[in-house]
Amino acid sequence: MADELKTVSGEPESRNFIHAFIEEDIAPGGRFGGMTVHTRFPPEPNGYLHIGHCKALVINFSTAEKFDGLCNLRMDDTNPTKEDVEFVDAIQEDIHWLGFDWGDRFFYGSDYFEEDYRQAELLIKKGLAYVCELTPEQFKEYRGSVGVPARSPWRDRPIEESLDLFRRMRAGEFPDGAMTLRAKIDLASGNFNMRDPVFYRIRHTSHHRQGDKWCIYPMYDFAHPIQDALEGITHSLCSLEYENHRPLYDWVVENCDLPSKPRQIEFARLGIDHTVLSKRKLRAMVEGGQVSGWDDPRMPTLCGLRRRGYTPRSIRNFCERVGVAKVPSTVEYGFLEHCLREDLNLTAERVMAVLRPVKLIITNYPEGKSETVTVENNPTNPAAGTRQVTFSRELWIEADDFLEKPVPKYKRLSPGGLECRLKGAYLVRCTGCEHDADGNLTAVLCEYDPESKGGDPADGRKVKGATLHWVDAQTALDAEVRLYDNLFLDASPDDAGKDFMECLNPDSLEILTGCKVESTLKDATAPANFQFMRLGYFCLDNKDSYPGHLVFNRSVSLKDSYKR
RNA sequence: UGGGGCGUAGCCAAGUGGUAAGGCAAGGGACUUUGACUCCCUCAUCCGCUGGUUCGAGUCCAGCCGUCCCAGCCA
Repeated sequence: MADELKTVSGEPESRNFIHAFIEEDIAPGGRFGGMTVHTRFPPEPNGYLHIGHCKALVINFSTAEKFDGLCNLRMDDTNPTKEDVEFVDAIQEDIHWLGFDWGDRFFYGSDYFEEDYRQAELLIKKGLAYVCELTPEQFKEYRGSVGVPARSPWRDRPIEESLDLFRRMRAGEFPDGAMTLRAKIDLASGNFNMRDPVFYRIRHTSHHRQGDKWCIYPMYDFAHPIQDALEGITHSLCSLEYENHRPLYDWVVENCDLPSKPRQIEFARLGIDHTVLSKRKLRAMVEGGQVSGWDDPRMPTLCGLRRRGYTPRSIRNFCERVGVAKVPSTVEYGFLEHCLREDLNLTAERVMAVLRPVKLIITNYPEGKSETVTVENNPTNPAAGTRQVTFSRELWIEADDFLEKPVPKYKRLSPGGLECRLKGAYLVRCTGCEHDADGNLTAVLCEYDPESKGGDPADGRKVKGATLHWVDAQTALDAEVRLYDNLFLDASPDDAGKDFMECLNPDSLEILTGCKVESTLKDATAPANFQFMRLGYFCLDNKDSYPGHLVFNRSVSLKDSYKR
């Protein structure tokens, strides 16, 4: 996998600050001297993975790989009220799609509940945890503030009493919210996470995996370090918002009876401009019907991007190239697009398509005649082979490729203008055009050079005009093309307090009918239905198979540098 | 006003005391059977600010400024 993960651009692989820490740790005499590096990716199964999660995914998997270590996949399912099996399956599918594999190291945080419970009793016995009977409201009130320490009247209750109550909590004797198990740490800490954090809460809720076996559930701060330690994780790589939790993570590692002492290292999470990367908000759009589902092609979810035409490789490259640092960053959306183009340019097979068709009539081409021409599937990769495309007197070309009154430097068709090449076919010169009664353009007229089949003139003259793509009017497939764009126009990655629904981009889905596509398009059935990204690439909209990508010649590309 | 981070170009990002890598974007040019791709060139006298240490500071020290995270029985 290492080679696959190399960037297409061949950028030198950069060493980041996490690598530096790890090298230090595994060096002889280091914290994990001589040990195998072991990381983990711990999604909570309460939604689909999006491009933001990818960074953590790539960091954990590729870091392990870099050090010839291992990376586990673990469902962090300690909160039964939010999680569902639907997400467990989807997450695994998406990770596999990206090309990562966890081997046989797939775990559930909930599988450690029994061990979590044992550790909790141990803490109680050590006098390091107690059962607190503050109600949620009181808890908040007693929380303290910046200069005021928190307090709990139950803090000094006898160990035996806490132990008894905790056992009865497990036995289901108390209702939700009646009491919690709290660690006894420091009620006056400036770090609120250390003000006697809750380790267990009562939830009489069925767990997606454990069923009704439990009615008390461990909190993340308690469960996570234990999970890491039990799995032999050496480096628990997570995002910056957990930095404030590290002292607590270390406290648990230090005070529980664990086989190892994993180290947590934090990095900045990924932000992309004009993109909402919040599971909560994406879920709200799915549930609110603003999108067709988690895999709506306008969504920044992995399955959405997949339908949008993104390749696994492009996404992985993106994540690796944005780098790993502690600076909260917002990457430009254009960078993601660049990574996609880079990959597709090398791998996607081209096909010609016309989104806004206008008829081109070759007046000196015999009526009724038809022939085939050969076109390469991918100019950057001869191995992709060629295809046969039919050619006849009437073709469809892009409306943009003709201007009755050309502007300076216009290189395409215009009456009396430059000689142009129909890709793979013939050279043509525009001789005029036809209009209907209302003055609307109905057809562009041209004459071809019969001695230029394949696109090269017999006399070797230089072709000054552009090379145009086209489809044969007789054999063209009608297509409905869906232009998908980013769902958010003005959304920032951190738009808390802003109504993100206001940011929905009304132009993010445009449906073009009457488009024309080559009949040689693989797997196409007429009328074909396409997804099209504003990058010049499109793919068949087939939810079942997500087929390969096709790039057609001269696109409605963001990079189109032609200016009027 | 408590605690914890972070400040290098429009956006990412290397740099760990010796005179500012690389990528994206942008501009210019060459090439081209996609105005794509590719290829060249340009793009920080300067590293949040101010002092200090030093022969020498983006790198060390002090102060200041800015910004992000934290008071869920969420993760």
